[in-house]
Amino acid sequence: MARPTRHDAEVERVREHILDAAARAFARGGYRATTMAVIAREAGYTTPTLYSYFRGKQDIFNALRDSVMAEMEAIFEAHEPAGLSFRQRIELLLTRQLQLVDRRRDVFTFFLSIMMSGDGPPAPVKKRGQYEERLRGWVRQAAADSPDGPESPDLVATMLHGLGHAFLTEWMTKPDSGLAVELAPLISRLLFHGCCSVEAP
Amino acid sequence: MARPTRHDAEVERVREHILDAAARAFARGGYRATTMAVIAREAGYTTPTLYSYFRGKQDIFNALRDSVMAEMEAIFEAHEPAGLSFRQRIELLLTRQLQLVDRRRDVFTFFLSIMMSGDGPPAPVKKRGQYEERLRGWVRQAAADSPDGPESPDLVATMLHGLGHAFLTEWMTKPDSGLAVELAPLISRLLFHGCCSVEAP
Amino acid sequence: MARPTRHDAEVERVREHILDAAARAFARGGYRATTMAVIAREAGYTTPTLYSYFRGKQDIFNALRDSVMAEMEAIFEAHEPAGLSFRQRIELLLTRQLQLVDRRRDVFTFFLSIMMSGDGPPAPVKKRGQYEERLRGWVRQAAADSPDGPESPDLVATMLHGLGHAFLTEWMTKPDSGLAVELAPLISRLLFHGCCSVEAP
Amino acid sequence: MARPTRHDAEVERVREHILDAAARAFARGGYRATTMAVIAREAGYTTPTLYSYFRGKQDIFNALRDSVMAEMEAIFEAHEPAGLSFRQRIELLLTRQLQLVDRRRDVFTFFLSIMMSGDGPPAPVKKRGQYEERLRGWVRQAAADSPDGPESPDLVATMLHGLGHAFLTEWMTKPDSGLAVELAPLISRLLFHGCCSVEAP
DNA sequence: CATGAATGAGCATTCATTCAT
DNA sequence: AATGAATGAATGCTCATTCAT
Repeated sequence: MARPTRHDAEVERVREHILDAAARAFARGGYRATTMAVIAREAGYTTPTLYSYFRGKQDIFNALRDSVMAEMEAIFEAHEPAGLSFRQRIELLLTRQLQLVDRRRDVFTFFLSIMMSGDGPPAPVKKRGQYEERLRGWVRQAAADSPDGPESPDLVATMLHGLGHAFLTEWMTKPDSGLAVELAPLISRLLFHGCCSVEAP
Repeated sequence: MARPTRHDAEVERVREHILDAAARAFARGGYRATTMAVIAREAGYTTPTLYSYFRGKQDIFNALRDSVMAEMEAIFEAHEPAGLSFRQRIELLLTRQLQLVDRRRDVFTFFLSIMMSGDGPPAPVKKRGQYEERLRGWVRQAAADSPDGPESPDLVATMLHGLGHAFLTEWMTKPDSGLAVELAPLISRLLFHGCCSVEAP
Repeated sequence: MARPTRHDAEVERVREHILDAAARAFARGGYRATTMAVIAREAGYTTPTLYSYFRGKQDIFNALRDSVMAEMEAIFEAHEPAGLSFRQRIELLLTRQLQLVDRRRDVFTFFLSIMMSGDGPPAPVKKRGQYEERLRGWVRQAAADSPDGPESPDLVATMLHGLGHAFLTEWMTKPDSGLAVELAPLISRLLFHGCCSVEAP
Repeated sequence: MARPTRHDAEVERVREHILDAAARAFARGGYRATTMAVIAREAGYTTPTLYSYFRGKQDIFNALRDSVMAEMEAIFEAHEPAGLSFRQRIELLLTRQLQLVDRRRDVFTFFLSIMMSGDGPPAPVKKRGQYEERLRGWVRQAAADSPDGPESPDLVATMLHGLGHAFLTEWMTKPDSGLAVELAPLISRLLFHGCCSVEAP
């Protein structure tokens, strides 16, 4: 009963396919403006077919959010080598998160847009700021664990969030931008030393 | 061409009133989700009345964007005392912009949300990143004008944008937050020295 | 505030007009098969207009049911001359109800159809058999009040319901049938004496 | 033309099985509200399978109606012992029909509901009142054949129809009701003598 | 000037039906 | 023979917009 059959696997594959299409569509037009028909066309189906795989538009949104949030959470909880300095840990986190952004660019284009925009599903999207909250928690812990941790981890978290947001936004709007992960060292340097200090070698 | 009559002035006053209401409404629900009826109710009118003052929903959006952009532009072009250092000029700009945010909190809540979100008017909103572009230009100029300007002004601009965004976001979600303008020194320090340097006194 | 203005009266008039149209439409096709478009066309409006007067299809149905049920209830509670025999009271009730049927033929065509059919609004139509129940209660009371009341009032109620139903059904399907109220004496006679007794003069 | 093979018999069996399921489903929700999926689940098949046995939903409805009408017809044409009085013949008919109701309760729940409700197949259900018509014909014939037949057989028919309807409706809504056939003597008595006469022994 | 009234265009969702496997 | 997959055609409902008053 519980073992995933070939059939279940195929269903799962189509679900992923539709979610990918939805991510692209949402990324272009936001939540409200993206109709089921648009998602369907993007996925190569007609509208009613989507309803065989999801309960509706909101369900697609939720599945998308949960999927990307789960991947994010995995990164926050991922194993780290022992003996890293605070800055090294930040840079490792950044690297891993930006790799995820590279892998799922569309979803992030969308969620970066929405994360604090009002344009989500109508009812219960209390989950705004979920990422910021989680990031803050992680930085606090990392600061506490590191001998060289900063005095005000919350400031670090907000700053990191802002830098990430700004550079990602810029990166996303440049069509020929390389990999997001390449931004990691830059962001790390700016985070720790600002724009105009000379970094000690 | 004709000298503005008392009548024109009254019309302008009502337009501003409606734009304020629209700003609050948009700030709560995003562009698509905010119906003309909601804006009208917020303004204390009925729906058709809005059409006496604006051509439609998109026109309200445009007027709102143009109005705030004009105020921004005024700040970019405002007179500065002579002899300021680069950092002093940045901090002055920041201060003035955050004062504007304090004055028009609702509009900024909305535009910060939308500025890169897909949830704007359907057709031609190429104007995304307009602010970032303008900011970059100003920083370049300021860097060129200042003996102590940074080597990579574009980096400064992006960083400034990111920090502003992150701290404003945080500020906006805290209901009891004081004035945005109080963030200016903090943002300036983080911009120039990062989170963890010790600032030389 | 509470006094009905001319405006409210007009709204009420239109609501009644729409309900009449809905009654005709429902009477033809039942609940599910009757679309909002059909009701609208019958009323001489377009679909969205209906939503200015009712919250939706179910709301129209409810309003229709409540309206007719209220009229029925008024009849059950109406004043009767003193000193009537049980049979006279039944015949008076029948007469009044059939006059109502004459006045609102369409609604009754519909509700007679639905009253026990599964084809009503999906959710909470526990109110099936509402009329039968009320009729039974009335007959019990009348039987108790009358010296010549029958021994088994429930039987009388069921029988009365059945005869009413059958003769109304027949009456409704004959296009040139006269007034329903003319059936009252016949139904009364059959109720009390059956089909084949010779009625004592 | 060809002799019914084992295969044909099996097909017929499945058809009956599906019709039974459809009867239960229709009885619960009416025609429109009952989807093919519901019928299929009730029958233990998937939706497309139904189309191997019937041309569509309407075809299922028709088959159901024809099947029950055929059984009814058989009763109308069934052999009767010689020498029965008119009332005895009526009571025999009633008994046989109520036995059929006991055997196929679901179908009757449905058709009693629909028989005059608008909630049937959309197009050509002119067949409303089919049963009433047939019943009237039978009563006329029986009246003509019996020395003690009534003067107005049509009245008897309508009355019989109404009483049957009302008592069946009541019987159907009581979950613990016994057999419908037990109603026959009561209905017969009420039909011939009304509610309040004293029946001569 | 303001509004009550009305509507065209569109959207999420459902369902009877088909067809390749 | 049975079904998983897919879809065309509705259907209830919303909303930006118009216009007579």
